[in-house]
Amino acid sequence: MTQTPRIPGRVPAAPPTLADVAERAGVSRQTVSNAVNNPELLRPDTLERVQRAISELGYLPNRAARNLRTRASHLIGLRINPVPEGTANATMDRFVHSLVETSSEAGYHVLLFPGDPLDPLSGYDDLLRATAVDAFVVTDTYLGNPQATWLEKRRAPFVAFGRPWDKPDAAHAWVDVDGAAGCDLATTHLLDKGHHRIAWIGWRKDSWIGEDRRSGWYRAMKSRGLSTTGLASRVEDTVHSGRSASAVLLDEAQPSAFVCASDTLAMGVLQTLAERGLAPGRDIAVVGFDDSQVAQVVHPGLTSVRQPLEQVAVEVVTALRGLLGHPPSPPRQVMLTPTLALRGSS
Amino acid sequence: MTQTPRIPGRVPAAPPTLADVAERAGVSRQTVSNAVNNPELLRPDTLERVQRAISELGYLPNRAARNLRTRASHLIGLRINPVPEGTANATMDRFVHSLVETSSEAGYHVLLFPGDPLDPLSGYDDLLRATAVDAFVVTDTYLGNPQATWLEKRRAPFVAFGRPWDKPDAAHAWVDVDGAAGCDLATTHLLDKGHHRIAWIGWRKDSWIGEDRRSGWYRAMKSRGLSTTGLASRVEDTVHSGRSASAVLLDEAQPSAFVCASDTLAMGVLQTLAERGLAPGRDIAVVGFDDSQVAQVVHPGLTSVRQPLEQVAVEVVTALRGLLGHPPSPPRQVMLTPTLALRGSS
DNA sequence: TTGAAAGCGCTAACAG
DNA sequence: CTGTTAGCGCTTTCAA
Repeated sequence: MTQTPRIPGRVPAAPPTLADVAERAGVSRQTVSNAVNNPELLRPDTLERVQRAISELGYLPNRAARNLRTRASHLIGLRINPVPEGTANATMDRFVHSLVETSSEAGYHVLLFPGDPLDPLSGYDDLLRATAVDAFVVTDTYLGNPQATWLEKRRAPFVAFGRPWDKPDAAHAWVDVDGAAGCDLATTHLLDKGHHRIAWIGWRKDSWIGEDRRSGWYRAMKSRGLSTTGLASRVEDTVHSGRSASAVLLDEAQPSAFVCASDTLAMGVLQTLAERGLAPGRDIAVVGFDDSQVAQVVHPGLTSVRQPLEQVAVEVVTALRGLLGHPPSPPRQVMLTPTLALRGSS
Repeated sequence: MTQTPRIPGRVPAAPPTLADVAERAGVSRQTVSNAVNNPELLRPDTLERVQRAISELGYLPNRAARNLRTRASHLIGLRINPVPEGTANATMDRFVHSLVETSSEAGYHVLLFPGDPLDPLSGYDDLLRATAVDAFVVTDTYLGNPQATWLEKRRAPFVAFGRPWDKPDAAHAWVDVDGAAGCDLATTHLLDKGHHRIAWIGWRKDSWIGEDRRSGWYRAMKSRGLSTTGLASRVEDTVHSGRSASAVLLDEAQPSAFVCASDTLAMGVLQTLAERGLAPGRDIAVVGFDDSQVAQVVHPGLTSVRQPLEQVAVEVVTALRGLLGHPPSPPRQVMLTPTLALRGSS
């Protein structure tokens, strides 16, 4: 096959190859490859000549060819699941932004793939067998994580965002945010404001994350010797549930403040307050979890526990580099602490 | 190099190749390739034999090798930009979900890459020159779209989500949502409810999208012979701007309803109402734009214009398949109509 | 320090 | 209908 001639002033149909650069620089293809991957091997003047040819031609190594040869795609697979309508939660989307940003600095791109919500494993296998990605970032660990077990068995490199709830001593790499610490922070904040009867609205008992967050509220209350009896409620993660749970709690336990496992639930609390003519922050304090857009724009602002997702992304990428390095470093397990975004509701 | 033996019951370190399948099925490599890509060329019994070998081995063609050979990556590049804090807007994130879902049905994966917010072109060039993606989906067309012009010049296949505002007769493929129709819908809804003085809070005049949406409000008002004098305001897209703009309008023009260019602005209106003890939906009606999570969970629910992003994704992928087809079909230009999500605020 | 040869896994073109 | 041959663009030995 003859090479398409490069007509000056016209964008070539096919991008330049190593051979094009080599010809222009008057060296062999391997020398160009070295100039790109091991520049220190070249004599300064040769390097200079090759680099000029590279930039004149606008050469960039063909990804497919490089991938084939190096058996690496520099792609990180991330499965994204549908976001339920009617909730405030957008943690994953925020995380995706951070991950794309951070991994790009490490030379990786993020490949998104959809998964069947009913099958936590779906999607991974094909990508793995086709060697389409170098590693995965696993996020949906809310119900144990079969993915981790499965990927480990397949010897596929991966980092989980979310600790292995079902087996705390699992050896794989993970990064998580300490939800208990976050709720402790939120509760302590309210205690310091003078509240004594602080109610908890969380998720159902089968949610590890929910129980973890709840434990933060519980321990903060206990550390001040306060009773929690009758002050806790476990419901579905919907605005409606938050609304009715808070109504019941208000009637039966007279709390002066609420800590919620999510902003979605907290929005339900705000609804109850609105219905009863109570002012959030003045009459009753409310704290949510996730620092969603909703928390940021609702009146008068919803105080909320904020996960340091940018930091999570950094740790995830660091762990990934470790796993993918030569030699691979041992799996990192990192726990980060959230902060509290203070707003009008407290 | 010797092939790693496949020990039964143990996951092989390297995925099986075409050669492995061929050996097992007792055919040549090419026949296996045909079985995968042109099954109709094989005799039924051979096909059966090959397919059994494929599934026994769990074979899937190596992506890099296939990409190299076919000069296609089956990857679609999508640049994602940072989401400003403190706004309600998450249209792009919702779109990403739909795009991933839809393009996967068409055999494509979505590759995310970050861009320098100050340079609308950054990120595209490298991916293109490295032939890392087959096509782009361009989204941030809010200020004209230099990307489109640039990509066209490079002969890079792409579909824009967002019409070419700066040159309406541009020939490239695009899909957009009719913002004017959306605001017309919203305004007409309010008119039908008996409102006559309907105010507009939109973006500054240099936003094409903003002016388009505004025109929908304007034409709906005019179609009923109503005056719009003093009823419109153009501000920044922040909650605070929406709050102050609505306060001024309320004082000076006594509207009974607001149509806003975004949910962010609408949240500002809700704040003003809350401050003045006015009930949204009962005293003053409010309609936002984008049907954000905020609109869904805020009390008493914010009526909002909803972009059919799932449909946008379908059209985008259809356009993409057209561009990438053999032969390529002419660029599609599709305009979709939004709907109105009715809630308590109206 | 530079160049020649080999081959990653696949598919397009052709021969049998 | 099946097999043989060649080569996509790159990097990795190894020799000069």
